[in-house]
Amino acid sequence: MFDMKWLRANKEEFDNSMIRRGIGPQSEKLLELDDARRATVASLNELQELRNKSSKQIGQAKARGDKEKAQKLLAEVADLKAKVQEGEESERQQTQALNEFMLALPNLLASDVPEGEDENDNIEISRFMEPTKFDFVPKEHFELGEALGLMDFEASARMSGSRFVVLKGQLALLERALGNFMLNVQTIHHGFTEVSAPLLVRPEAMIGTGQLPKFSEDSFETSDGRWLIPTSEVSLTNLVREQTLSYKDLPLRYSSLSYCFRSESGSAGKDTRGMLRQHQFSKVEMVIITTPDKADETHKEMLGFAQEVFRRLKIPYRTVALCTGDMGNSMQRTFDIEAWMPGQNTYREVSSVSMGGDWQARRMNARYRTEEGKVEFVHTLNGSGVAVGRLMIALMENYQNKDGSISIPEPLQRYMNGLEVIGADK
RNA sequence: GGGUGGGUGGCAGAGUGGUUGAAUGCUCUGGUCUUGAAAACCAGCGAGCGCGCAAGCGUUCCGGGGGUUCGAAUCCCUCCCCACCCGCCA
Repeated sequence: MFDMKWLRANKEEFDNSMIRRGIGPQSEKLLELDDARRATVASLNELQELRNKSSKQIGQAKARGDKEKAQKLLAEVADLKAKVQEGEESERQQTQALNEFMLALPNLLASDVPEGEDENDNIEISRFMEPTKFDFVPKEHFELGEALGLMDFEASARMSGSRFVVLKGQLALLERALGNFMLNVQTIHHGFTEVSAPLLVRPEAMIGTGQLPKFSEDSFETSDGRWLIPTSEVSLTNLVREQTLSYKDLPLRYSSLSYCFRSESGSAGKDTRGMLRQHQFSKVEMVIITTPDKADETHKEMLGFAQEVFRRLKIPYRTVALCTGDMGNSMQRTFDIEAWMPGQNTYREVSSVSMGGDWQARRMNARYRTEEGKVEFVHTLNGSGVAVGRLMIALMENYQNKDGSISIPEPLQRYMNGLEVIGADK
């Protein structure tokens, strides 16, 4: 959603963002819809004013017992009613048309988002460690997992189809350990409040964070009209929907470990082997609700929170700034963290940290009262801190040994009940 | 699934057809007092939209939509949501 007043005064900036998004200028259509609506409202207001004044006089006349006067006034306003109703109906329709159009538009882009077509044009901004070197040919995670007998894609396919996995024993433990470890990093060291929130939400919540109405095919809808969250960004961000917070409450930092569900309908044939792209995966999510003036610095800070996970586990990664063509719909600026995956001999996305401005706040009607007492929309940020399944791939592949066992980095061992190597006893 | 009761301002909570945008309390903001703080006291305090340089004026909003009426927070219909009780299940 956008502030129409701001838009009127900043048409070029608005259109520039939409052009960079590749959908062309949108302000003209938006203003056209808004102008029509405003014209209706203006004339409706006049009619209502007339009606209200007459009604008041009728009331007074009746109170005085002046029946003649009352009758006269009644005759005068006889046809007003229909006109008012007509005006109300047009206003409703025009407001709805404007809303529908606006809900389908993407967020503005931050001015420093690099231009580009697709992921190949993303800009690398930093690296941590060199890609891991091996004195043997490193395997992919599913080769390792299957050889260990702890990762079973056939069993999951039998009960659920493709893009699911069954983990057993020490690998199931590894998944749990990673989630637990990361959630602790964010809550103990970075001040996030741990949250356990619903995985099933109303469509309004999905509209709030921007998954709906445009991307319904990416998520799963239940038979009673609810939606399985594709990320707990949805639950965590909607925690503040329809609320007026105080500036004293901000910033709010929420983190949760949750399952996420994605239909992956648009990615047929992509990453079909292994756990990289699943219908169900778990992820530690971070959401920060803050004031507009703090948003930019918070974005960088949050990137650091996500990177911290890889630094502690000593997994090589690089950070990229997403280009205009690769950016998600609802965000203004995004950094991805890509971990080194020796099995694929490349970096793959494991975390995504984004700044949303007030775009989601407007959709959710999430506001706060400033120190001066004014009511303004909050700003939202979110980032993965990080995706468990993908981190597990990176960990397995980077820490694999020649015999197919997998070493556990020291900080994780206590979460693994002291285990130092997975599959060592084979 | 069956039944009952509800949805009012940041919060709590009055208000059942007429100058009510809405009593009252709390919170919050400013002030008085105080060495400072607390308490007490005084004052202020909803949001959106339109017009206006501004002061301000107008209008809408008491869950959503529709209806009755000259006039609706108040009456009727409908949908959504919430709470509680019963049944069922973990």
